[in-house]
Amino acid sequence: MAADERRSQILQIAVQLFSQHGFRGTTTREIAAAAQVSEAMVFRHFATKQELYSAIIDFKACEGGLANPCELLSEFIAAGDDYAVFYNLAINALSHHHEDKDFMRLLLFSALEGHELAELFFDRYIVHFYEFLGAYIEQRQKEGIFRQLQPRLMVRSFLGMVIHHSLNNSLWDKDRRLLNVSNEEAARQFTEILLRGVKIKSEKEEV
Amino acid sequence: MAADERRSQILQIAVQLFSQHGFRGTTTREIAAAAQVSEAMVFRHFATKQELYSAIIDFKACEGGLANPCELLSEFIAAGDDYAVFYNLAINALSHHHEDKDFMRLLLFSALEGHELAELFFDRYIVHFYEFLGAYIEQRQKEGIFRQLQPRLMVRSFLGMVIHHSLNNSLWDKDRRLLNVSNEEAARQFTEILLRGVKIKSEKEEV
DNA sequence: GTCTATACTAGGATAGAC
DNA sequence: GTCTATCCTAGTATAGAC
Repeated sequence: MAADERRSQILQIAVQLFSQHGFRGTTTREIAAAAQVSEAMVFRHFATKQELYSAIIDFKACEGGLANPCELLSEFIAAGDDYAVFYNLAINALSHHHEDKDFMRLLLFSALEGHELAELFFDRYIVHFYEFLGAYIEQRQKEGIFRQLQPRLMVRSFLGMVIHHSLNNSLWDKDRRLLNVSNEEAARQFTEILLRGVKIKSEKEEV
Repeated sequence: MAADERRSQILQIAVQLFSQHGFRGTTTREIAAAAQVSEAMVFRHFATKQELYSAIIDFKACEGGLANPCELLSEFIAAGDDYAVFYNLAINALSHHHEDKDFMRLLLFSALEGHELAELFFDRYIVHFYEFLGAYIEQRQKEGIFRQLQPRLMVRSFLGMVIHHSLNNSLWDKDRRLLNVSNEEAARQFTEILLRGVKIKSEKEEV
């Protein structure tokens, strides 16, 4: 197998294992076995276990994609369609998390274990997104559509509903028994609650 | 030192370390060192590392308390004061999490690592609480106060705002820089958004 | 590129003296 | 109740042959 090919194969295996067991909980032996190569091979491509872990950052957070939600939303923002903005944000996050549970686990482990992946993600995505959506909310406040609550706290409220729901879903299998709803239903309800909660005019006629 | 005393001393140290580094990430050597005893002492009180970890369940989830929020809330529920119900739930959770970050980390690690602590917590607290608050919401729906959304999804929405906020606060130091609000302010805003979002009558006059 | 063999440290656990 | 010394396996990492 070509070097590049092998490298990325090992990387992908590593993503899975690290996301299952964390950094400390994953051994280079396991990684090698899962990739069906010798440990020596692993260390040929990545000098240390730590370096392998760091390589995941580039793989997952950069190339592998993590589509920027801002782009998705700007269309609806331009149209001034608040419902579409939040609904699509929610549905997008929920389905993305659902398809790629690995990444959420990886990120959580990395935040708990204090690795740089978490820091990087925070700086590069979270901060940026709060600024982006916060600016939109401020705009809507100036236009007299949204009430005068703290914009970033609104962002947090909404992301809280969405992400906490995803998190529960992926951390506990049982969660679907406690709360069996489709992503669409959840996204709809989260959006309704938020918009009714923050809009000045109640819009019973629209809903 | 008496056996019981030493046992609980080791236990407390262990809670701290496990919450910092997880099960795999914490060594019995470290625990012994932190407790200023030999490793042999640790294994005298707890046959295996796993047993020590399990003992934490009883210590934290049972004796150590984790006050049942249902009791706190029933007073406000009886009074029919929706605002007080949700505000106090939020402020209580936020301050509790703030004081005992260890437990949240412990729980998260344990959910990620698949230990029984997480299962137990889910069965004993989460399910129970969803039933409790869900029943209250259904009651308010029958009384014509709350709109007909799925009760448990309302519980999730609110807990999502609160817990996600706590989580961000304890996972990232930087989070306070992104969103610098007091617990009171956060609790107030979360409650306002939820209640405006789910109540049938808008209550601009009350707020 | 890939393996086998191996070095060496860390980590869980125990024996036995005091 | 507590320690020191020790066992043994698991884990990271490397050397060197093919």
